[in-house]
Amino acid sequence: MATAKARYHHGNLHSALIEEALGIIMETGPKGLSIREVARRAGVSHAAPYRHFTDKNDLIVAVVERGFELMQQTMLEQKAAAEADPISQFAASGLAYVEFALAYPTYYRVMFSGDLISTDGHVTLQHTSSEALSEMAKDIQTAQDIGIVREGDAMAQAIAIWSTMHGFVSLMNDNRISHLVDERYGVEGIRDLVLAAIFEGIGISDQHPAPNITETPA
Amino acid sequence: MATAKARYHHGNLHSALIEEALGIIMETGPKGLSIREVARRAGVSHAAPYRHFTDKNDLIVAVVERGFELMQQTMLEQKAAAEADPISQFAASGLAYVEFALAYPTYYRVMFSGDLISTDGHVTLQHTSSEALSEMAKDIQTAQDIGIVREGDAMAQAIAIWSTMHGFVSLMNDNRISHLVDERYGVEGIRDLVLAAIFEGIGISDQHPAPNITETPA
DNA sequence: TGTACATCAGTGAACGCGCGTTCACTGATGTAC
DNA sequence: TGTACATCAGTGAACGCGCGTTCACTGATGTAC
Repeated sequence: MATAKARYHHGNLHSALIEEALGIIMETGPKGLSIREVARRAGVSHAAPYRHFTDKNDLIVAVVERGFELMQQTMLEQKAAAEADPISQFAASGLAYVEFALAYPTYYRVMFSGDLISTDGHVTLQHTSSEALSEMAKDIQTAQDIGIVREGDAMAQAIAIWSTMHGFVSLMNDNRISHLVDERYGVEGIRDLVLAAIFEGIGISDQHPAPNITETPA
Repeated sequence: MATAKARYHHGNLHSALIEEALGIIMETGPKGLSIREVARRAGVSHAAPYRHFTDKNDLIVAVVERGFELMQQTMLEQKAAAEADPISQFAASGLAYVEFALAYPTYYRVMFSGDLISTDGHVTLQHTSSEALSEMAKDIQTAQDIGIVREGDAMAQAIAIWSTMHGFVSLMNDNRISHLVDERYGVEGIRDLVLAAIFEGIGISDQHPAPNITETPA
């Protein structure tokens, strides 16, 4: 019985490489990511990855795509677990987004900052972002139609909300406001204040009780 | 008469190196930044920088500090040029911030993402961010006191506003929403929508006419 | 004003490093007959 | 069921590269006398 490592053919090297790359990013940060290190971790020669990815950039794009899948999945899960009203669902999605970004700081950074990826790889990813944004604008539009969100350009509101969430987690992950966490608010405290500000911004608090955003999902 | 290049002693190599590093970041991006390339551009041997900076990280910290100085300077200039009321001044500052970030995307990224800098270098920079944020919270508090901004935790409002600005420019610079610029809004259009959303968020639009934020500074 | 000397900014050769990528190869797998 | 063969995943040596950093040095500068 040959061990998995001893086998000449790995069996599932493609996804194993993505997985290892992900691990490197989360442990060492983006700088530590190299084809050779990925191969090393996968227990394979450093030329082997070239059977599955045309070059380094190709691998990174795969890793990032994987990241968006994971993120979208947890957002959908939390949305499904929330109460049925649109506001609660919206809050659940947003909370899941923020939680993901705070839980995997370096991964989130790689996904969003173009640092590692060449411009060519961006096309698919731009598409992903763009779709998520349209989705959000659609939800906002619906909420406006039934009168629970302030009237206005729904896409503009979506951009502002996304900006706030993205900015908040970026500043947190880059240690720009993390000192306030210890000194004044907790992580959940500061997070909820920002989410509350978002709701304030689209006028929900004027007519509705604030949604229960302090209930952290498991 | 010896040319500047031919002189054995450069005269002002310290700041010249910072300047060249800045140029590299803006042209080539952070990846292209190396001690050797900086020295090359300054017309000096690649060992010379070590007379002025202990190592690469030390140089980068200097570049980033320089960036914050430049940014703060333009913000203060625009603030001084604005009308005397607090709202206009606030808008002018915010606009200058956004303009700076959009004008120097890679520079802004280096300043804010910890990519290039080791954790040790962060201390001063954390301090800089922290001070700017307190300043902003103080302004907001003042505005609350005279009743032109919605009541609430001023620091929390400051964090939310900063998050929105930072998130917006980051998403713009990383091409996450730039497609909307062409398709739907212009750069100024989308920028002003976000700034308007910020004002909406702190309740200014309820009682005041929106400040004239569309007037781009020279 | 002139000279000896300390100081220190800049030189250039050298070090070791890890990287991305290529290439001729070898070993395993599966399929046609 | 057995065999020949095509396919292709993985190997390991080799390439050239630019990098950060060190080190003994050299040339310019300024200052004490």
